[in-house]
Amino acid sequence: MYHPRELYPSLGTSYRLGHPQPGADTSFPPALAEGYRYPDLDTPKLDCFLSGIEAAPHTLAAPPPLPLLPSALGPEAAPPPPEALHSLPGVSLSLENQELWKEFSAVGTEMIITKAGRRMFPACRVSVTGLDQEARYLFLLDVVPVDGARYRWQGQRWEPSGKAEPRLPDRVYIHPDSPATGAHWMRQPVSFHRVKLTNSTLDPHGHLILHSMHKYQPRIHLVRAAQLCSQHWGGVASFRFPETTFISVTAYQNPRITQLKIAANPFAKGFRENGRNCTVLGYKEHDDTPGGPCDSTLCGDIRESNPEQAPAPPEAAPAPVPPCSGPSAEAYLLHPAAFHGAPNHPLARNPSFPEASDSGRPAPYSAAFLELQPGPGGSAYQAAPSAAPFAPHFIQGGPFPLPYPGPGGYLDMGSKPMY
DNA sequence: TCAACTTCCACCTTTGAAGCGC
DNA sequence: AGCGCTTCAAAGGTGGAAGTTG
Repeated sequence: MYHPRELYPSLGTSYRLGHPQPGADTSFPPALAEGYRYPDLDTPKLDCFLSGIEAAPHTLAAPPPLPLLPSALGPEAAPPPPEALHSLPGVSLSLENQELWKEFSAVGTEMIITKAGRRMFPACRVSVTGLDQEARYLFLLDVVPVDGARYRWQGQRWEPSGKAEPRLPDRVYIHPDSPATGAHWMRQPVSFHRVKLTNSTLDPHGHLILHSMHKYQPRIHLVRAAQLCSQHWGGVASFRFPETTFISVTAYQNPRITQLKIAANPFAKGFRENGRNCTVLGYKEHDDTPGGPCDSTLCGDIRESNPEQAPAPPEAAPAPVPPCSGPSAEAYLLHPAAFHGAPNHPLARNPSFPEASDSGRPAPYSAAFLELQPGPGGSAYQAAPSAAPFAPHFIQGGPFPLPYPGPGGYLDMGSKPMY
């Protein structure tokens, strides 16, 4: 897992990525904001694993000041425009299922977190424009605390009820299509529906770890790079959308949220009126249904049953949908050993399988971390000395932070939990 | 005592394999 | 043999209920 902060070395420490400026959120006492200041937040984590990386071809512009985050969940929060940290000129991101998010946000979005990991609903689904058709990009998602408070449901609303728990290890979800060309990403919306949230601090699956009863916000990062370990990073863009703020819970507190989830999530159909235990209907099922095992942006996100909500197809005829099987970043992350010739592993790296290049066909099958080399004994995976930004940190503390990172591909940033 | 958490459950969707007919 | 369709089982996602924990 990588904290996106570490993706932007040239920004130094001047940019407090993902966290409000002091005083930005007035919904909780200053004392809470103070308590939220994590000691490692201003430490340039990149230094520990970015040595040797070449400067990005684009000079990263000084980031603009971050807009203020909404002060609280609920209808009173006037959402500022999506903020973006930009060093990718012309690139813009829009939240595809914004209306659904707004419905939840108006009530106060809650996300269930479990030990085994629970998907987000609604999921983040975005469409991107302005990418270089031929260049390759990585799509990343992480979830960051919005403020320094712990929250409590008071029957009618969420209210701060103390300081936030110490920050947990930062993890980032890598979209399994990464890296892929700009044409691939722009062909249709990019969905992060397979992201899972957990409250297990020892989670072995690589899910994003959150504290219960805390307020979080997803962020989406776009990185121009040929590979996850590319030494040439051509810029980054970071986005977040105010309406995607949510409070993590182990059980729904607000019954209106329960109703919305049941109404909008097809997996909860069993709880609807005609199901075993549903009390409310009236919500139209949204086209935010989770997809199947295929994580590609090219399948699983847009339901044919509701084509009206699918974005208009680009003028150019879309390329044939690539198969979702076969080698992929996800496959690598699930079975890294297979890509490194570890013995007795069912998956062997296919020599006919091309590595990602910086041009040509989108490569949902490109294997990430190809620079990682089997370590002593063949069980550990270490980075080649020249390899790239991720690798050295990635292996910190063991063969892999996650022996078999979970579906979709997560990276463990290994930020110090404060215990 | 109680809020928060965990576990289990029934119900649902999705997917892919198997079977069948043309 | 190849193709398309249907059926079915398995996997996995869902919120609710009840039990557990601190």
